Amino acid sequence: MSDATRDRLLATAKTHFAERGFYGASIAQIATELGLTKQALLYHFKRKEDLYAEILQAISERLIALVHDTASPGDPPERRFEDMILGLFIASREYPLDSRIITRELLDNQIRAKTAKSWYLEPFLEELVAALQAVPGLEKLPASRAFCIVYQLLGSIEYFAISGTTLESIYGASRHERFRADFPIELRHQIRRYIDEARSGFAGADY
Amino acid sequence: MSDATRDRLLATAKTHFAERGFYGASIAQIATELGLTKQALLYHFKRKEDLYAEILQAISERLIALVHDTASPGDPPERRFEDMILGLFIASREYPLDSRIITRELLDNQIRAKTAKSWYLEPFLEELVAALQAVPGLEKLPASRAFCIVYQLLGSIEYFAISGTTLESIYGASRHERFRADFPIELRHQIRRYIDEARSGFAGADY
DNA sequence: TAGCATACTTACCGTTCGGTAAGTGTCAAA
DNA sequence: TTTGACACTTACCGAACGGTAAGTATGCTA
Repeated sequence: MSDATRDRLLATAKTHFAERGFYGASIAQIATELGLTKQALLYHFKRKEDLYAEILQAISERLIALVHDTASPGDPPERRFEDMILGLFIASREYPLDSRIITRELLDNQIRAKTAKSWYLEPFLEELVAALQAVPGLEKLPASRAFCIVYQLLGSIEYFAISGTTLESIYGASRHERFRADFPIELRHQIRRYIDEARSGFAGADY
Repeated sequence: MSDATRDRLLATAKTHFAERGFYGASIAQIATELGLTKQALLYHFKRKEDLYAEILQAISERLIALVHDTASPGDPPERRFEDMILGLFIASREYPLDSRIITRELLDNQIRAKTAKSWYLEPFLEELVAALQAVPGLEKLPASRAFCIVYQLLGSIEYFAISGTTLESIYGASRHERFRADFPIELRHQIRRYIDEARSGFAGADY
């Protein structure tokens, strides 16, 4: 199988898994959309589970690469952290299907954990927590507090990303577009405020 | 059907829908867990869809009641808003299944929208946006900015709520417990930062 | 005691699911 | 010219799905 066709199969499969979930998606439907039979798909990926695992794997790698690459090494830590978070937001717009799959995986984890190999959110989260703790004034921020901040920002981004269709149906396309424009502004304010507090010592005294 | 048995059926069904999603859950399995046959369930709720709709309906009503009731009418608006958001967090711990179902519904909306009636997130969101805009100094905060703040807080809460099993498997029960303790502390800080920032920055040319 | 609603059960329907087995056509290398 | 890997297809399989139809035990009401 050439890389091109492989990418094509994975891309189509991804849309199905993202929209319907692992159990809701069927390999027969994916194959039909690709102009193939179900068995042709099973020839390339022995089991449905394997096909899905490859998609998850690619997403994990992209996430880790993202937090690794978006921030410039020369920038001050607070700028680096901000770039990482805003990079996540931009990526969530660029790869909306990935956000859906990640969230579905969080939800299905309990059931699927038996059969599927657990996946690789940890290094990604660790990187973000470390980036926050690298900010001057936050060196001694407890790991659990740093984690909460990171996860709150991440949750804001991902939850908004998966809400696209619902918000559009409630508020209409144009107002949803304004939300999407304003969202990173509020996100940036939140990050900067946090770092300012840390600098001025408020946060430190509070802990 | 008595209210008690009705509640019992809905409660068991809810766990299945929350853990496996609408398509992943099967009425036969739900019935078996209840000690009934599939047809007994279908006797009380004509279709699987109807059973699910009742669960969604109850969740919607609880959410709206929550934002209505948690904040004390006499308190200042900023306190009321803070109480609402923290009330949501507490509720997300008390009813973790509801968070799962809400998030699943956001994800499945695109597919299910054809068959299912759309549901009632809007009044709940409107109430929160109005509560934020009632804060002194934020009366003229644009609705779309207020919405972003509300949705970021909501996303933080719900995303954390559905991540329980995953976080526990990554970090272990004890560290997860610390996250759960620290989370509302950071959440409260986050709320106050949003309000402070909106107040001080709103007049600025930044917007 | 007859009638009737309630709360089920058993039996069955057609469809779809993931997955296996075996066959077919193509095409490049030996 | 044969071999054999590759990329499929057709033909199945058993299991599970949601849903319908028809029958049955129970218990209240007229």
